[in-house]
Amino acid sequence: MKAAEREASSAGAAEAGAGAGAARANILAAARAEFAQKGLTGARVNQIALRAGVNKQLLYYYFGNKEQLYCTALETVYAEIRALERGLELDQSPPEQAMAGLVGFSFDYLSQHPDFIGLLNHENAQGAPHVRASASIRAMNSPLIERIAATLRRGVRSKVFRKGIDPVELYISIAGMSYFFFSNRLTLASIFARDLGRTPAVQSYRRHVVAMALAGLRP
Amino acid sequence: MKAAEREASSAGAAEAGAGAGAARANILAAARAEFAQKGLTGARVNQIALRAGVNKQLLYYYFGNKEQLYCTALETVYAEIRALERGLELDQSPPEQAMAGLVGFSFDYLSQHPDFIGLLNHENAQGAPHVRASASIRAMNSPLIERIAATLRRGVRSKVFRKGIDPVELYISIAGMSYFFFSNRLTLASIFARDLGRTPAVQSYRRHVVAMALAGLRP
Amino acid sequence: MKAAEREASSAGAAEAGAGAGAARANILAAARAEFAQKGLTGARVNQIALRAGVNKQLLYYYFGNKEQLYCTALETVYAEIRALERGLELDQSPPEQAMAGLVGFSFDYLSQHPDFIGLLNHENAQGAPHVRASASIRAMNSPLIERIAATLRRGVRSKVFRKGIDPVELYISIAGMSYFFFSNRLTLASIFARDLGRTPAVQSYRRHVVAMALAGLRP
Amino acid sequence: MKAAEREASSAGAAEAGAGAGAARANILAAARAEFAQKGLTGARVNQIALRAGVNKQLLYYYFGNKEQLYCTALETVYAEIRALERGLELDQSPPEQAMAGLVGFSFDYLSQHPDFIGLLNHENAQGAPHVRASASIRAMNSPLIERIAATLRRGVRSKVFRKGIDPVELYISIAGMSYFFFSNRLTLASIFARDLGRTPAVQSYRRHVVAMALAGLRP
DNA sequence: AATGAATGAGAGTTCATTCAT
DNA sequence: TATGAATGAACTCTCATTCAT
Repeated sequence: MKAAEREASSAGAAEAGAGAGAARANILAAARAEFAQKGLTGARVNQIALRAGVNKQLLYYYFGNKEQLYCTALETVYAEIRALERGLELDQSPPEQAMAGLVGFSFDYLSQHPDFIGLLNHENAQGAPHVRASASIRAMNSPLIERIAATLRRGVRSKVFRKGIDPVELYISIAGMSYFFFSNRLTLASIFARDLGRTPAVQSYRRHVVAMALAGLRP
Repeated sequence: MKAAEREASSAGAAEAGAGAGAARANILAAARAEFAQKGLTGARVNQIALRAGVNKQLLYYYFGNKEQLYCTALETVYAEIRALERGLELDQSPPEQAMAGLVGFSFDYLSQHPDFIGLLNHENAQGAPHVRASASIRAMNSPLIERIAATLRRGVRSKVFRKGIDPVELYISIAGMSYFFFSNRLTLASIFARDLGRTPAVQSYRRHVVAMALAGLRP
Repeated sequence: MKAAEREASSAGAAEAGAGAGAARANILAAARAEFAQKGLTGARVNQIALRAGVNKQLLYYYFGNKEQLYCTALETVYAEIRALERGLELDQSPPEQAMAGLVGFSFDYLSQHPDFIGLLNHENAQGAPHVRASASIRAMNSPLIERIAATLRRGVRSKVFRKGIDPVELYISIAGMSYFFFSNRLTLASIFARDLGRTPAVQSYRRHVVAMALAGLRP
Repeated sequence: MKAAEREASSAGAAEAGAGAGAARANILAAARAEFAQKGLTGARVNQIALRAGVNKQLLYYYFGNKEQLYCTALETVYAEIRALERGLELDQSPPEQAMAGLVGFSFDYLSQHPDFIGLLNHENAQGAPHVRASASIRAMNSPLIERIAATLRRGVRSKVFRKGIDPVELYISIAGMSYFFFSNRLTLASIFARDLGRTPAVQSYRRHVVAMALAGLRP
């Protein structure tokens, strides 16, 4: 049984902690944190093993090598956000509320998942080679775009949104307002000499983002 | 004469491509490109020397070590954008046009300076330690915030902008829409299966960003 | 029951390819091939298990460790050639024919048993520590020397061979002409730009060797 | 300057010992000994550095990696024997003396250069991949074959040699008698319970080989 | 008789940096 | 101002072997 097979065979057993399959799950969790902080090359295999509380060589036993472990971690975080996105039901509320919900969800998710931001940051910084190479990530295409498009149509029909907005561009601009805040928080805080990490600052910016997005859609 | 002094003494001579001080300027330019692509730890001192066409040792002669070279590169790109920002004259035009100009400037600058994005991305990905440590970068605080605040006040007075908008938050949201597009372009393109690098796609998104920002400010 | 005992207890069952003891025989055959190609240190325990189609652990169960497995393989190939040598009946034919038969046998055996050459090559390359340490191999001393001596005496008596030839030296020179051809075939072929693997080339060299040996014995 | 260039540039400076280029020459000498004893995979980079009295990393500086160092060592020993072969002047003496000189030279060279045998043994044991890949070794084709052919023709003309002997086959059989003795000396000594390393044993076998070769050529 | 999980020791290689000139 | 030689520390990965069932 090769590393690749082992990886597949226990894909569903990632419940972590203790018991059968615990070691593998612990490694993956440790890898995620380490890679998010330091990127693929900056991360240390030793450190991951240490965090996971296992022997270093077990990483190789389960994941083959550092890069494959990185890819698995990357695919895992994408799978998680896609699963949550799938749960969003934008068509249950009026267009404006639906859109406010979407913006808030996006903001809150990034706020609560610094690992996701860290991984994406590093991945983009080096040209996104692994995301582009991963068939699995490409296959998990976001369900959001269609739903955003439908919501936009509903809003245009009821005259609360202006016409001609491209759903992908809208998604990027909405996500960008939140992503930039969290990903660049430390440089921004330093430059503006303002602590952007305290809860009030975060909540205030959240309101700003929602307000900008909704006002930006108006006719 | 120590490395630090040498660095200062030829600070003004970085514009050269040949002649006295050419080597130093070449190293700095090479470093900027290399660090932007691969970050502080991913960059290779050898590679920088190669790109600059000089002996590796010279790099230590001029900049002390890898990290100081990195800091110098970082400070250089910040100095450049601050210089341009200083040239922006928002108070010459009506509030809406001024704001449109600002959004466009921000978008265009990022579009034309991928090295700036690369450096910031890597820097933020690792927790922005160098930006935070650099007195020089902190000192070059952006003149923009005050001007944005003034423009907002003018707009509120003339009833074209709504009240209660924080200039720092506005700056972050505006910059974020552009930054995210360029910094995450490759993952986004892969996920949405849409080429975001072609000129029409960039121009279209530029219009979207300007429109969102202006509409977002309306009362 | 320790590994050593298990080894002894199933020593006679190595002929099987399936059924009881099949696993052990398969491992031994796989080991022989792997060690012949790569030597003791170059061989991979994993690879042997793979070739044998068994779990890696089984190999330790049956043979104790890699080195003992190697020794067993080495002793096996020696046992095989000794068994065949025992069958050679040099005293049935006239001295010259007997000697021609011996040279041909030696040549043909090496031609058909590349594994034997491979194992010996690696073993000698590292100083023959295992052959020297193996009581079993030393005990299986070749019956050939006595028979060569007898044949030489017969030939001298009948004046077809010259006097004063040492049987061990004769054996070494005869074996050497064949052994070198097969063991160094690839370097020789490369250097002389001549394919020494084709059947005609092998047959031609066989005739040459027999001719040289017989002529070399003449008075 | 890359490792490859450094290798070329100091190719002639292998005088070893101390002074400029000493380190490189020491490494090469140490590598030769280590590789001859243990082969490419069995050799330890650490051990080579230790034997050479230099820092381990200097190997990489000068030779790129372990395998390239191995190839250089291999090419060096081939260059040495080719240089000596070039000095052999077979056409100055009567055919039989010339041939005796050749056999003796071949025997003595192998006797005095165990490293050459060790390297060849290991190389052949793994399928001679490096000799076959080395353009440089293939280019240094032996001058011997032509001279052997000429000597054979002279001998046939003066009726001291029989007709129809192929010079390449003759070379292989002559070299084989000597090579096998030295390369397999330890297994042979063990099996025949006779010390083949003492000077008298070596000298005796030398006489045997010369006698066999000369007698073998007679009509 | 057979297996999956886990480990310790050590290998080759990379890399920033310093020495000496 | 510029360079070739040399080094120590660290890193990823491999491999034989053992544990537990």
